[in-house]
Amino acid sequence: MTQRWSDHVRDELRRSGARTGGARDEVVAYLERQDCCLSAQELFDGIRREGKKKVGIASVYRVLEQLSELGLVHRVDLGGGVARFEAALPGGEHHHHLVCDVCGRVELFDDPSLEQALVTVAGAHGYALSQHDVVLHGSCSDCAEAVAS
Amino acid sequence: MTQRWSDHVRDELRRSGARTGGARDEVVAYLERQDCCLSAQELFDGIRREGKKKVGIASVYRVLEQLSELGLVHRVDLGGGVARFEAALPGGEHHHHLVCDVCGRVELFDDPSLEQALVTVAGAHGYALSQHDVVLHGSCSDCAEAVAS
DNA sequence: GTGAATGCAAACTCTTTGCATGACT
DNA sequence: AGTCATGCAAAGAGTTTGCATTCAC
Repeated sequence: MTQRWSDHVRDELRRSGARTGGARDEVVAYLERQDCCLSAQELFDGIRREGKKKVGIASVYRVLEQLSELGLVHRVDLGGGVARFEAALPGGEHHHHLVCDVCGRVELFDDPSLEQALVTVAGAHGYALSQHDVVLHGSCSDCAEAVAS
Repeated sequence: MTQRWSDHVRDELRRSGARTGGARDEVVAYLERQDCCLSAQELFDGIRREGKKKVGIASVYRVLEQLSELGLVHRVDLGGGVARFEAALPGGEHHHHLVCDVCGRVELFDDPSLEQALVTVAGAHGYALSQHDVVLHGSCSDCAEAVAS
């Protein structure tokens, strides 16, 4: 069963008793088109540029917080003091981030043995895991070569 | 060979051409006494309370940034928009964090199979790993029971 | 004596909140 | 109609920067 994330979001919002609104629709629509996490500012700029409706940055933050509380978006922190957000798929599929500290490039990855290790660790401590963030920092192959020269 | 972290810091700073200074000594001394990461504010308050010398919060941030650049402290982000810092031991020993989102409790863990998985992933992407952050969020055993009731 | 290190306060950035207006049910 | 959602602007919180002073070398 493949349900679009935005449909899932709409359903969950309705279930939570929220009304639909222009700003929220814009945020959800924009977020759905991304492959990777965006900052609130990037989201705001993107919507200003491409969106049909003008939204305020406060609404972007409000929507993101609301979706985050409902587990519909994930807050990701790649360092640099800016929160980033990405769609949280209903099936729980997710990925983690590999950041090149030299050029700033971000790659995604996903690794079953890593997930397994995390679940085991949480269990050993008696924690019920709700979310986990894994961020690897280093230099990507291109930048590592540049440094070596 | 067991070298105290503060001695290692002193040596590295000297090697980098830095002078010694009161504020930096206070920050290093206070940081060495902690088992887990602290925010700049906590560090500042702690030094104001227990330190021998009065330091400004700007110096705390400046020292932390300098130590961070030299790889002597790690910046850790547990969410909540506050950067936290902890001593980076010379041997590379480190731990990760398990945060209870209900009561705020933070536990430390360290798991070889997790580390192994991370190294493998980084290698597969051609990255030279310099640091990695793993933060697990969930509810601890006490809070999970409370929620179940 | 020279220049780095420091403390204070002001500036900045990211995020949240107050409030009047507008939109959904 | 009633209430929630929104936009704007102002407020907050955390962090950084400017600058005169102090301190290490």
